[in-house]
Amino acid sequence: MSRGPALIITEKDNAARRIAEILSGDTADSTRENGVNVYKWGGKRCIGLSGHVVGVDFPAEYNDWRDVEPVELIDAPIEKQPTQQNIVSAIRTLSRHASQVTIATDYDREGELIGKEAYELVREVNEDVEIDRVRFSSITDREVQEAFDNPDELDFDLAAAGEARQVIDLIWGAALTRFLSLSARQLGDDFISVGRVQGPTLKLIVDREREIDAFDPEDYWELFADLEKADKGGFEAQYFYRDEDGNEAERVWDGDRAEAVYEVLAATDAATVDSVRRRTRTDKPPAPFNTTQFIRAAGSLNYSAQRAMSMAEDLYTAGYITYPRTDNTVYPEDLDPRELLEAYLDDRTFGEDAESLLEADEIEPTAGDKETTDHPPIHPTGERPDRGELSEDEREIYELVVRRFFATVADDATWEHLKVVSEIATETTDVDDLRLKANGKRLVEAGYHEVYPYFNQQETHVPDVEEGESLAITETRIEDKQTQPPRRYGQSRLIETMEKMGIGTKSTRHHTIEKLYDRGYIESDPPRPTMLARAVVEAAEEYADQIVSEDMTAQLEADMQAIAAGDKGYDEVTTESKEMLELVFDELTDSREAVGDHIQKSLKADKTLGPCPECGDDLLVRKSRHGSYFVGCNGYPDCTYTLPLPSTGKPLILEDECEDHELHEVKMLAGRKTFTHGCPQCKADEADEEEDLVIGVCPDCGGEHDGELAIKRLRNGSRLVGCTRYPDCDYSLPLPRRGEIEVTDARCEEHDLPELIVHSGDEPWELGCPICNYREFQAEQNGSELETISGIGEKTAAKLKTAGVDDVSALKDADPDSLADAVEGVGADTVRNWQANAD
DNA sequence: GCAAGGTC
Repeated sequence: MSRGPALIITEKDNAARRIAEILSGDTADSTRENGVNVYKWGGKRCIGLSGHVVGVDFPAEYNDWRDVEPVELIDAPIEKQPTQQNIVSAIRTLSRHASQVTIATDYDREGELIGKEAYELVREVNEDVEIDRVRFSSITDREVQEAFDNPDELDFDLAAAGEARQVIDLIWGAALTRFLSLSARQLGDDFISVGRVQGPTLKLIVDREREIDAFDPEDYWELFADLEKADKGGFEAQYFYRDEDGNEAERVWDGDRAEAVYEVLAATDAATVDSVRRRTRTDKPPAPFNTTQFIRAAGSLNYSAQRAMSMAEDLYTAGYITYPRTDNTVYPEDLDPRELLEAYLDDRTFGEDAESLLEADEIEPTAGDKETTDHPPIHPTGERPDRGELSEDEREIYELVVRRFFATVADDATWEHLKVVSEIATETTDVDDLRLKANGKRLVEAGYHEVYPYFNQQETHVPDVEEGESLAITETRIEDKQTQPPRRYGQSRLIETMEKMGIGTKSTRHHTIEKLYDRGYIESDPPRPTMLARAVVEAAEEYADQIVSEDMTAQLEADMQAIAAGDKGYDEVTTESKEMLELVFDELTDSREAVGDHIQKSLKADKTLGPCPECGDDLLVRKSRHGSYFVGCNGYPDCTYTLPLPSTGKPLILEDECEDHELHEVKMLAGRKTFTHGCPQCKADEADEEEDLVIGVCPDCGGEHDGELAIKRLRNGSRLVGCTRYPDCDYSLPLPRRGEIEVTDARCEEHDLPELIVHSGDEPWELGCPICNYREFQAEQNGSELETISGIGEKTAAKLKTAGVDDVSALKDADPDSLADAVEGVGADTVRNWQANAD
């Protein structure tokens, strides 16, 4: 029996630190083992994992996609390998002589599996040590103490349920991904992926696009009148009628009928109030934030799901809000709302609101439908950031979380609704019934809106009128309208729908959407599917419907519950799943070529701009050997027609077409510096026509060869100051891409060049002498913030700047793949490394 | 170089 210290293992460092604080009464010391934080006090050590520290994969001999038939993966062995070597080593070192090991990972299924992974690591080096398991749903004194006072055992059935999921996801995902990629000859970076979660998510987007394509708009009309009662103000009322089902309807589908009603309406100058109905409605404050609702609220402040989560994670790590990945919408019992409100009493922003909320006799927080055991709903911790510590965006997100908590403990709001129906006498006309309605609403008690201003509080004014009163008609309108196609899913609607369908998890849904962007399946925001996405969904629907259906997750979920309950075994479930995949491959293998052709055609369609002016074949977006993009002809090498594209960003083909050249317009995606380039032929023509504007003597060759400096427009749309003797002299200075350049009479004495002014946006700005400007630019680059990151030097920082990444936060926000595409000689993994180093 | 799930 070992006499070493007892070891506690948590799911993440943050949890390890806080549990050590609680159990040690704040006396724990922080030390490092193998580069991993270990908290130490008395005879105890506490260490945090980083989620899964081992992962499942096929053995190395299955690595070559071309050497292994995808179908072979179904029965291939699967290995568990450490993925976080430093943490795995630290666990081994600490547990070798531990007298006791306690698994304290999150209280959910994946936490149980992560706990089992730790258990196995411990067992490898220590066969005898007692290993127990504690469970708590929030890291508070009471819960943690209670859990450690009553330790339990690891639930191996629950962990096995998680293992079944891992294996099924790996086999289906890898086998089908390889099959599609091989069939379309898309290997390397451009592989074609499918999986249990990305499949149905993509189908959701494609299905919506199909509805939009198939949508056939219908004409209808709506009729309005402005009514007025002397000294009570005017208001708008709308014509309505009873439809066949007896419901109120406003849309008139028959044009003749609309015209007939309108004629009567327009010829009338008074209406009589037929009924007045008043109703008060209670407007309950919202439930506490889970991840999905948080993303939705941040979305209405114009943050992408990814960005919102990344900021929430930072706020969590800094200690200002609770863990941002949660499904829970019920506050734990030991959250004392009064105490938490008091923490904001002396806050400049929140003090007044906290004070007024504390005035209530009783504070009863709202609760949502879902109560889980792993983490509390997202709420502020009471710990407050210093002024100026957060960026503007972070501040806005932090305020959202604080205010949401405030809202959940605030009073109901009350609205007063007023519905006025007026009638128009129609006895002498063909129209038998002509009534107008107006709905007014007024916020009587602001309630929670007082502290949570994010919901619409728009009031509609309808004056107090009485039945039988006569109202003047001051104006009438008939509006011809068309039914609209369904709207595309925005990112937060997509995440909500995924949650409803039961696919993905609180921690992965936003990543799944990012993945669809990375794989070239969707573009723009709200996301639109590419032709590739349609082809992949079509192929899957025909041969492997499971992988694009939400049913696969539903079935897996049921199986996992059966495993956890001990009703089914891990082997039974995985074997059944493998047999189903075998059946899929029976069908698929014969159709390899057809599937491949279809996908290849759609890949080409995604790159096609329009007809080549020289040979009529398709012009395509292509990538040069150096990684830059250009437009080339599909007929190459027979046809060598090309057009340049800007050097910044990754091209996206828009739906809009240039009328002169029948070419689609091009947008360049480059993070914040994204811009629309337009028709590449027009841009090239413009540059050819624009004459160089000479502004001075070339400092490189001016003395010798009479070289002159001129403002030039290149065929790819960019502008520069360059020598007129190019290519014999390649002296050049950069100019901004946007705006018109004005050459002033003022001259730089040092370089004898005119000062330039750039007109873009509202305010023109002085660029000054182009040489001085460039020198300043270089000086700035030398001290570039980016160069503080290990792995980034002066040259790389300059390259990153041209790709629109000009500071550390822009680098952190950048999508590694698109940035790698935009910057020559840089891979996505390098970008990820920089991002990791930036933290 | 495949998935999805943790976490950073």
